[in-house]
Amino acid sequence: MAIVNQIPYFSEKEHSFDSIILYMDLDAFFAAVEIRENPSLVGLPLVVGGNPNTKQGVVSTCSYEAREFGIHSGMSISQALKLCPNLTMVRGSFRLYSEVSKRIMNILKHYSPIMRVAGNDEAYLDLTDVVSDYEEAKQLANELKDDIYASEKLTCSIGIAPNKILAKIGSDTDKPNGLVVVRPLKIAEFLSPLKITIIPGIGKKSSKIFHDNNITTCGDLSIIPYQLAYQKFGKTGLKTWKLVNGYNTENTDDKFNSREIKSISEERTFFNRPKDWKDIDVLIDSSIETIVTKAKKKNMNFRTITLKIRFQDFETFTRSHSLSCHVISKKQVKEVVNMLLEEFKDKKPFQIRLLGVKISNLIKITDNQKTLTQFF
DNA sequence: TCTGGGGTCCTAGGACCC
DNA sequence: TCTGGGGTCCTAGGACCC
Repeated sequence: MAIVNQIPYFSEKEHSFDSIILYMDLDAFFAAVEIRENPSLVGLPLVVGGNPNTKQGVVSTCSYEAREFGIHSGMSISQALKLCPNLTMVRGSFRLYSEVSKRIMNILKHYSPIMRVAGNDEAYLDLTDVVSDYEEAKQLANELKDDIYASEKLTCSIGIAPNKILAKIGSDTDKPNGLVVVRPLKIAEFLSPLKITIIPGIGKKSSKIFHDNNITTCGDLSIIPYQLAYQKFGKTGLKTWKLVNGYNTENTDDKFNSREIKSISEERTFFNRPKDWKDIDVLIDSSIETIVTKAKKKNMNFRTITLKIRFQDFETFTRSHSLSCHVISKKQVKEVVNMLLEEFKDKKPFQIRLLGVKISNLIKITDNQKTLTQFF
């Protein structure tokens, strides 16, 4: 039982709960924009994503009417059609979504200078220095909802809590168009009846492990000793245990700063099976072009290059290589990718389903360094 | 049943150094 | 013949999120 000795020291003095965080999530964002643009879609089970002609691909977002059939994002289109044969499908106009998103994020900016955009349809606001208590935060949230609806005719769900994770969980419990406040002293009580899968990071695999140990709700986890939580479910188990027992494991101070990007990648699934290695080469060249251009725009150099390859049977491999110094060169990426690809050269090109290229180990370069690298 | 794409984070093993 | 231990970096795979 050596593992018992490795249980991290658990102090009850975690971070204090003196922040007030608001989380906003636009309701069925892509689908809602499509419905707004085309009122004939109102009330229909609608999915955005996939290819309506070939019925291939996956659901990106779906309307609440579609969700009633059990459809959810990430599901294959063919499965969604089985659940709802009368499903309406649209491909989606991602440029439009991103424009709408930008306008909404600009509205949010007026409510707090400390803000983190977490995706197209979600953002966090730090209201700690903006409001004096939760009641005032709630009023502000209602104003924000009205503001967004007035200018974009879209609804959102909002959670207000002492940290980001609880604000997000709060908003998830009342959708669409909800507003949930989780006060510091009510955390354990609020979480107790909720399914363990409400916690971000607990997906299919983890929830099965919890279920196999008779834990289905947050309350079920909260009543076991924390040592057991660690032994059975590891580091994340302990972290989750702390959360469901009302401890604040999140340091709100430093986590609000926008994080540096860690990697840039592009991967593509072949729409038609590749005929020869030339087809593969063309796809790789185009991906390298995209990611290196992105890196240049962001003034980033990179050191690690990763190739991802998936075969028709869905077996997937990644191979990576780190250079001795940071570079920004398409030629070098190409050379490394070719080297990494050697291992798979005994396969037939048509067996390949997907190819991806990723650059990571990024560093920001200054203008001085930039002029320097131009000589090489 | 048929499974997109862009990301982050975690784990685990091995190499290597002191 | 039996062989430490801690730290760091690299690589591969996988869970998860939107």
